This record gives sequence, structure tokens and C-alpha cells, in this order.
Amino acid sequence: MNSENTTIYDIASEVGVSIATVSRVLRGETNVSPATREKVQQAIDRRNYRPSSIARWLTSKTTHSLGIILPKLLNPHYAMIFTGAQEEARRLGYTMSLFPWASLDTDAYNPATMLIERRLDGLIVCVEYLPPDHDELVHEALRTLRRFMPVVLIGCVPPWYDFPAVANNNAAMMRSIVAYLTAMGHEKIAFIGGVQEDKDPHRRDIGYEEGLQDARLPYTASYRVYGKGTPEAGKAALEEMLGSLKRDYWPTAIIALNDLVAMGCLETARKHGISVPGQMSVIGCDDLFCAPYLFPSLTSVNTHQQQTGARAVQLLISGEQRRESVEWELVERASCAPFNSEKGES
Amino acid sequence: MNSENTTIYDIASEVGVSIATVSRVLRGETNVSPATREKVQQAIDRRNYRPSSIARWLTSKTTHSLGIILPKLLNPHYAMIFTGAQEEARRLGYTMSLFPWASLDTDAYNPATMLIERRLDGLIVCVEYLPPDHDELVHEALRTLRRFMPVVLIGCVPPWYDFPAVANNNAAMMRSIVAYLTAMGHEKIAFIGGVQEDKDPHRRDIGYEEGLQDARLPYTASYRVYGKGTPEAGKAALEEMLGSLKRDYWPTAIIALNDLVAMGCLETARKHGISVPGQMSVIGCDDLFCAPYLFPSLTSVNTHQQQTGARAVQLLISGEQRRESVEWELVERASCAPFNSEKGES
DNA sequence: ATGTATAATGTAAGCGCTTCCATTCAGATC
DNA sequence: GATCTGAATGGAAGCGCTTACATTATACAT
Repeated sequence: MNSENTTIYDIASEVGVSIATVSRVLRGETNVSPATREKVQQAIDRRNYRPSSIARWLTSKTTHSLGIILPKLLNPHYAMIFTGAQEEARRLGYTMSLFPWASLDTDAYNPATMLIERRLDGLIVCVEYLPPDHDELVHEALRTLRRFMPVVLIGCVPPWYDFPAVANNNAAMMRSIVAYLTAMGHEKIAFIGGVQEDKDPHRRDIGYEEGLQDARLPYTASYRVYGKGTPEAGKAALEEMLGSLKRDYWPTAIIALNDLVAMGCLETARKHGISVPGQMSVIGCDDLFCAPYLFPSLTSVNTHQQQTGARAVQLLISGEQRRESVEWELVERASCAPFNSEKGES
Repeated sequence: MNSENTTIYDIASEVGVSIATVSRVLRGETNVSPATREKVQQAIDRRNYRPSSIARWLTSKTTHSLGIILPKLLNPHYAMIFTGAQEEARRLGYTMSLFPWASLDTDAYNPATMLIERRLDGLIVCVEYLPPDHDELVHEALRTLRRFMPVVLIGCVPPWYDFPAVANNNAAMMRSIVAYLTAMGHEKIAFIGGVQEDKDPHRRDIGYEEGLQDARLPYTASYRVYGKGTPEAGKAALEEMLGSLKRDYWPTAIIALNDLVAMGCLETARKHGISVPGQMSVIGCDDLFCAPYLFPSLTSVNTHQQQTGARAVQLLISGEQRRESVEWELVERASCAPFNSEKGES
């Protein structure tokens, strides 16, 4: 392909100048006479010549290309992060490629090798809810990688990862969600989702427990169900919880790990004839595009994922070695309402 | 960065062999004595050496990197296509980078220049519902691009685009959806969404009209509302339709351009107290992950987007110049039901 | 002992750019 | 008219690999 494989030599000889001059025109340097510039430019246009960035990179030792590693793009949460990162990268003149998690922890080939060989100018890694058995592997891979390129982390970054990062403090966020619910009079508040053995102290369920303490509410093991962050998991988890509890003890508010889990919870509630928010409030997290269109529309927390992605790119390029966090805000919709003990069962 | 900027020369001199020998070890060639191979490999491991693909590319004239251009990743439909393409690319040893539409039609810089300079081995472009005023621009950009790299198209590809493509025949699909609804007794069937002036004969609304003809139903202009493919647009469009029609003439079935539009329609129906599917059936398209969790769960059409993306990559790499289409299948859920003329208004 | 095939390794010329340094040539200065 | 200056341009050495070809060493046949 690229049959018109024109090089800088072709242009130079066509015009009758040296390649150095063509290079100068190409990069808009000023020390070229207007007449020469004009002739060269015409030849470039005539031949449809585009300089090879490959060759350029070899000289300049920089590729202006970044990488990002995400668990999966099918979850809109990650798609938003990716979009934010990609757009910011482009704005700054960089290209963004997506690499799957396998690049890091399960590649038969030496992990991360492909990333290094590509001579990326930087890498963003979204570490979220790492299964405990992956933690050490991933951490090791990251340490290797950073010897070759700047690495910025996104997500729920364990404090013992000494990397620049854009990490929302999920714990603080959850804590305030609990406060939001207790202020509404809820006392039986459940939390659904998340990895059980995750060691990260900032994870969402830690905040849940802190929130309960703030409100002097007891932590009840049956109100805490672990599971993957999918709709199916949320559905099954709430199902299980309701099944194991007498009706009087059913929670009046559910905090879901994220909106996907919340979707599953809404489904289960519907199936059991529990009215939301009449008998049970449900709150999600991430504020996915579909949250307003669920029934009832889902109260959630906007975690500004696009901004997170963009900020990570900025840190990557500026080289700042900081760990920062992004604002979040509660988006009130119909799925949460004050607890009303008078209300009868429907 | 990359402080350990080791090159093939470093390894060669460390071991005391020529760079050619190191290169042979690197690429696993057999004509190296076991002893030498061992020594070289040890030096490589010791120095943590990773050959630069940049230099390799310069020689080999191939970058093993592909590009994909999508309207926007925030729409899960495109995220699925991207995921399918990305995974297949990786499986085949290629990298996949995302480029925004702007690369093609609005770049201040010469469109597509960045793509060409990067010397991609191929490009996938998702052309869907091109606004008519963009069609010529995009077509022109694509023609330029294909002179430099193989291009495969995805989506609703107009027949006058002479490119290899993976295009579902949206018209045929829609036609059968209409058949599905008429078989259920619906006669007042509306279609919501899409670009009005799109010239493509395979677009979804053409199939809608064909379907009506099949069933000997009249085409009613008021049942056809144009609009963007978003939930908001769907909401507003149905709103407008209901507002302009006497209650007796309200459609009993809505075909939405896609699931996003369908989400908006469900919302409007809910707001007007129209029960779905009791008084009005709604069918979407694309079968997004949230379709089962809407209320009522949304009947939709699975268009196998991941497979579409994967197939496009295969065409790209194999170089086959064919235009093919991917299967689709109706996924029946709760939002469509037979029309029952006896049923009273709620 | 000589010749020949085979395996192992080295040499060097690219690949298409950037960039430092050298050269040329006006025009200005004395 | 000789010298100097600075703008415009060219020469050539990389950048880090691959690879065709050349060279050397080894083994075996004659």
C-alpha cells in the first residue's frame, strides 16, 4: 500500500534542493527564502507527500503517543474515562491507544513488553478493584514500566502505590452518601458490590462503614453483600439479601457500588413489588448516561470521569509527580426519598 | 525517561558479538550457536533491553498499528464496535488507536494528514448517518486516505462508497421489525430518529417504509419524526408527535432508531401515563447492555457490534475487497406486545 | 593434503528523517 | 577593493534497527 511512497529525497531532487531545506520547510522554520519555500511546498502538494513520523520519532526519541490500560470499555464508566483522556491527548498533539489489562498481568510474553517496545511517551493505568491476587503482579509490572516511561494511575489507587495519580477518594464519597441517606431518616442502609478482599483503604465500602459510624448506626453484616460490579451481580446480590432477611429487616436504602449494580437492584426491587423510592431508596454511583432513564430515575454521584481522564493526561505530559483527586457531586433524581415509617406496605 | 536507554549496540559490545547476531537472537532465528544465544540472552535480561519498534518499523515499512474512527465512544454502540475491533487487532498482533471524527472532516490541518503521517497499516472508519453536508467531505477524505493505507468501512455504508465494508443492511432489518409488529396486529406504527436528508438507501427508515408497504399500511408523515440518536432527542420527538396528534391517532407501536432513542420514548410514554406495552409497544435497536434493565425491559435487535468490529479488522488485514454484512437477531423482551383493540385507556 | 559444503558470525548499506556544522553568496562597512 | 556579516543552503552524521552479502571456521569427502 501507500504506492505513492514519496520521501523527502524525492521532493528534494524534484525541486533541486537538499533534504535539509525540505526538512526546514516541512517544519516551518524561518530561515528559508520565500522563493524556495514556495517551490518546495508546491512539490509537496503536487506529490501528496507526507513525512513519515516513524523516521521522525527515531531521531527525536519521542513518539507523541500515549497508552491507556482499562479493565473494559463496555462499561460506560471506562468509556468516559477513555474519552476524556483521548480528547485531551489529541488536544495536546498526542495519540492515544488502548491496551487491555492482559498487557499487564497475564501476557504469556513478558508483561508490559509490548508497551515498552512501542516507546510510548506515557501510560495511564486504571487500577480499580484489583482482585487481591493480582495486586502484587500488577504492582510489579507497573514498577517495571515506570523505568521506561511515565506512568499515571487512575481510579481507586492503593496508597502504597507510589505513582502520580488521579484518584477519587471513594471512601469520602461513600461516607457522604451515607450521610445523605441518614439525613433522610434511613437507618437500615445496605451496601452492595465490590471485591471482598480488596486491601485498599479508600475503597467505597470503607466509606460506607465510616458513614454508619458517623450516624451512630450499627454495621450489620447482612446489609453488606459483595459481588462484581455488573447489573447481573447487583440483581443477584439484592435478591440474596432479601431472601435471607425477614421482611421487617429489609433495608430501606441501598447503596450500590455503581450504577450498573444499581440497575440490577432496581430490577430485583421491581420483581419483589418493592416500590422505589417509596419503600426502598436506591442510590448508584458514576452517573451513567442511562441513569436518568431508568425507572425510577436513578440518584447517583457524578464522578467526572472525563475530567479524570483528561487530568491524567495532563499529569502524564507535564510530568508532575502528584496524586490528586477530582470533585464529585450528588445528582438527585427520583430513586431516593426520605424514609417514612408511617408508610404502609403496598 | 527510559533512563536505561539500551540499544542493540550496547548488548552487542557487552557480549562481544556483532549487532547482527543480537538481532538474530532477538528475532529467534535459528542460525545462532546455542552458546552465543545464551550469552546474548543473558545480557538482554541483565540490561532489561527491549528493542525499539520504531527503528524496526523504519526498516520493515510496517507498523502493525491500526486506527479506527468512530463518532463517539460514549455511545455504547460504538464502544462495542471498538472493543470487538481492538480485541481482534490485538489477537493478530496489532495495536488499535482511536481517532475522532474531526480527523476526517473538520481538521484545520489537512484532513487525515495525521493518520497518514503515522503510517498506519490500516484504518477502520465507522460511517453512520452522515449528515448530507458532510458526505462529500468525508468521501473525499476517504479517497485520499486509501491511497496511503487500506481502509475498511463499518456501519451504514452508502452503496456509492466503493470500499471494503462490514455493513449491516439496516433497511432489511427494519423491514422485518415492521413485520414483527404488524404480525402482532399493530397498524399505527411510528418511526423515530435519524437524519432527514441522508441519501443512503440502506438506512433504517427506508426499511420502515418498505415494511409498511409489505403490510399494505399507509405511510403517515406524522408517524415519522426525525432527530438525533440520543435519549433526549427520542424523548422530545415522541413528545412532539403525541402533542400534534389526537389521542385516537396515537401510534400503538414505536420503532426507535436505536436503544438510546427508545429510552427517551419510554420516558415520554411514562410521563403521559401511557402504559408500555399495554397501550404502546416500543422497540429499539442495538441491544445495549441496559436494555434488559429499562422499564419495561426493552425489546431490541442485537446487531453483533463486537463481531462487526472484529470482522472489519480481519478484512483490513487480509486485504479482501469485499463488502459483507453481519447477522442480527431480534431480542424479545417486555416492551412489545400484541395490539389489543379491546383494551381500554388506563 | 586439498577441496567443498555448511554453520556461525561479521560488515555495511539502508530505512527517512533531524540537526549540527560547513559553505556560499549577497550586501554592508571601512 | 578587501573584509566582514548574516541569510540561505548543503553535507553528512546520526537515530536503532534489519538484512543481503561477505567472511571465517568446522567438518567431511576425495
